[in-house]
Amino acid sequence: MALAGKYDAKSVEEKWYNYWMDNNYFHSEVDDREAYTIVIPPPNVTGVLHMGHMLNNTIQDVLIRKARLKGYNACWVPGTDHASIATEAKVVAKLKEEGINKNDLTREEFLEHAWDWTHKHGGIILEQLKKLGASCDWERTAFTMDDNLSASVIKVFVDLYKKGLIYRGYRMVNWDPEAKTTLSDEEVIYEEKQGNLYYLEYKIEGSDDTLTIATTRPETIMGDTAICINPNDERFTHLKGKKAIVPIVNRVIPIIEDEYVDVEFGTGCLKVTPAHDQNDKELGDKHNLEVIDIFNDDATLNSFGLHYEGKDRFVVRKQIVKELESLGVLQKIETHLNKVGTSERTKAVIEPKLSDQWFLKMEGLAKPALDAVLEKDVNLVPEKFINTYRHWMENVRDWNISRQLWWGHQIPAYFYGDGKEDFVVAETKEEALVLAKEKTGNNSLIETDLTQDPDALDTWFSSWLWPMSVFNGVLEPDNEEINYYYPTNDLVTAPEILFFWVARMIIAGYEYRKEKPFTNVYLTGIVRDKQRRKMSKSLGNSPDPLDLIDQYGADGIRVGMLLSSPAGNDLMFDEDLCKQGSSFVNKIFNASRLILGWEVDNTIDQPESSRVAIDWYQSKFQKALVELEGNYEKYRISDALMTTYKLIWDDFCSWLLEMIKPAYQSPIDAKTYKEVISILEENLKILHPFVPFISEEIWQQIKGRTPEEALIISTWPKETSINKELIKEFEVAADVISGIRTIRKEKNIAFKETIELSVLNNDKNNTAFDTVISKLGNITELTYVDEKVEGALSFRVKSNEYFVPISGAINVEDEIKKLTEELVYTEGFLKSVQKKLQNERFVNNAPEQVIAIERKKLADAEGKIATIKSSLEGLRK
RNA sequence: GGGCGCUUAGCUCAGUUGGUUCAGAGCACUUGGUUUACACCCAAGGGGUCAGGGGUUCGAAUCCCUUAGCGCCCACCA
Repeated sequence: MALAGKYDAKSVEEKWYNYWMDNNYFHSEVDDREAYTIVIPPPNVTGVLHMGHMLNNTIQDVLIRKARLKGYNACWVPGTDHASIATEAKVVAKLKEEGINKNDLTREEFLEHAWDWTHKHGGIILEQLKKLGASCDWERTAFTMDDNLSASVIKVFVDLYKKGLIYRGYRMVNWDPEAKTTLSDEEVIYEEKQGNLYYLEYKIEGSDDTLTIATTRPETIMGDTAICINPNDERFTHLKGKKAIVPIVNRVIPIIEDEYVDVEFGTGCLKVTPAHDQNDKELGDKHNLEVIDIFNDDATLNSFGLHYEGKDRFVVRKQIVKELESLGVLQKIETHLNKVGTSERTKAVIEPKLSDQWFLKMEGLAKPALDAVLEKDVNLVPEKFINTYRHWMENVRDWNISRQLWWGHQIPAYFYGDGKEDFVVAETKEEALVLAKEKTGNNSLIETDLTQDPDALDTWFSSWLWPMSVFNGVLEPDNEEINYYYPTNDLVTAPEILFFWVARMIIAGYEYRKEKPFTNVYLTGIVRDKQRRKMSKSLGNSPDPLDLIDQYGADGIRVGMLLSSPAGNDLMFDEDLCKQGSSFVNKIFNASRLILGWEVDNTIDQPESSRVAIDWYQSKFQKALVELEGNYEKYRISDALMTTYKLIWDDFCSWLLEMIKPAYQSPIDAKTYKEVISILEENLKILHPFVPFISEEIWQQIKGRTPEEALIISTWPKETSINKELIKEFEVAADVISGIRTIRKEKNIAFKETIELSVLNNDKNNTAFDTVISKLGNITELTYVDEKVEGALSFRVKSNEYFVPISGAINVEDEIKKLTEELVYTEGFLKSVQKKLQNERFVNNAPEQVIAIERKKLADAEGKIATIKSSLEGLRK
């Protein structure tokens, strides 16, 4: 059957995706086969597809399709993440547009809006993934706030609390004054910013002395509770035991001594504000200092800010500098580069803040997760991330898991009083009541006496359970599915969330299943534009993936993304690569169109050239297959694609098809046809993971197939023997054909014009491809001769010499010039080989093999020089 | 400040234990081609002191030292 003239990616892709869905090929059930499982890194439920997802999911789909063809029970679990802070921020913003303030809503009302939003925008991203060809088991689509997954989170929280690993702590946390919530360290981005260093004069109590401190945050003097000097700093010996007076507030504060103070920096005097700086907090704890928090939750000043009360911290900074100046205590201002932490989500400048939060003790939990990676039980690809991972795990700090948000899993802690310890932790309110009665001995407590902690859990506290919870492995640890699919095989994700997510999944895996969650972690790079800028919505440098699919087809984009994405390296995205991808698809289509358009004639025999060509290609295919396997094993997906790309484009299209192609409008013999169809089918199998749509399309065009015979569920090519000799011989033949083409080009001999070729065969080998040479060189007669052919153009391949007699005079001068150049080069080469072989130390030290090679080079070069010289003599006669 | 990594053709990158195939691939480029599958094509070409310097070795892109540039992670001296 002949194919239509133009490949229409859009309709083909839609057709086959529907077909695959209708036939349920993506769905996996527990069976006797070995499982191959991937859980998707769940995108934000209300997110839209960006280039990072495209890369990520293309790789996952390649792996899962390959596994499916390899006969595994392939299961790719899709789903979405509730993304607590990101989603809540979006909902708050949307409500604001409608004139609704979150603070005016009850928790229940707000959550209703959030769920509305989720239902409206949720899952869009999953629909987009379908366009890319993602073969996820959609029946298993999970959401981190599904009942089972939520229950898993609560169960784990209660369990960890019972184990004593979760505790409540009054700690310095990263406070986002915009979202009014705490952030984990990982959600804070530090950026270098040009700031100022203000030198302020403090009076010494009971004297006219002053001391000068340097600070970047003059507004925090309201919270100063000490001045700290280094006890070894002789400049300040006279201040020991004295007290200082804070300007404006006129509070008397002690001068303490601690070696923490850097003598070199600023003035060597440090003001201590325990409420607003981590280091100051530590100093405060050590020296028993008072803690004065001067900020409200939105980072405006509270009553400790005196006349600045209610004003924003940055406004106050400007104003207080003026006031200090007018008081004459501002000595000078220096510019100073320092790093400012900002919220990943809201971009607000983070305020260190002391507050009551829930923490998870990490040290003990991290140990098995660290060992798993170090012992390669879990493989990070590329390995360079092992160091990063180890460094983090060895210095892991307790995880602040509470967030002052509503969207998410509410912390299952119930307060029955105002005391710090007046709470119990339980999965339900009923259980909590029982516990509370036990704890207090007060049997008259009723449910309404209990107030659940309003905070929600950090998003990652649910996603760290993902590989288990999607198979319900937390609630029912011994269910059939979790036992079958877990541990999963490969995880494909971005290195940015190695700690947020990957490390924590490994931790959870060992804690709850005594087993890793996955064997391999493939870390992709960041997708950047040509100028190496990260692709982001805010920069507007990210193309819309769906537009790209429209333009180049999903197959084309997949190839484009994979062409340049070695693991762990950033991907410099360039639309030209997608163009290359769609060209490749077009090439596959046209080659298939050629084959399927041939008319078959049972009565003609297979030409020798076709026989040898097919033999050769089969070996070439096998060689590529072995290479491919190696590439996949090392997760070198780009290389795997390139191996396939070159095999199909160069070997299959440019060589094989040209070699077996019948003359125009002539039929092809049945044997060759049958063999080339079979070859095409094998090609489609290895192409399928990269270009699933076009490959299925051609596969189905070859002949009618039942649903059981679809390409997507066929079997990966079997490995057979490789005829290396044949491959080598072909390389020589290809050189000969090249030589002929060069002569044709130089002498302007059109391909249609036949020529003769005489061969002076010195080693009597390499004759297998003579018929091929004749065909591709359009040679009427290929003859072997015993001596040079006079008056013919010549070229050399290995030690053989080839002659093409041409009508008309040969330009003797040109020939001499060409031969002379070749001679000079070869003699130079010979000399270098001789030199090497004359070097005794080389001959004595190098392995025999290496020396043998050099000897062979020497002999070849000498032979070649001889033929060139005799040719030159002939020409000069 | 501490740690890790990178620097190979115009671009994006391979180069496994030093020695066949080591200076490669794809794209881009140049030149030719209305050869009837494909101009999203075919064919033939050009192009790199392997960041600089030094060393080890018979032999270095590959090992060691050093300089410069870049990137990432961690800690955050007010």
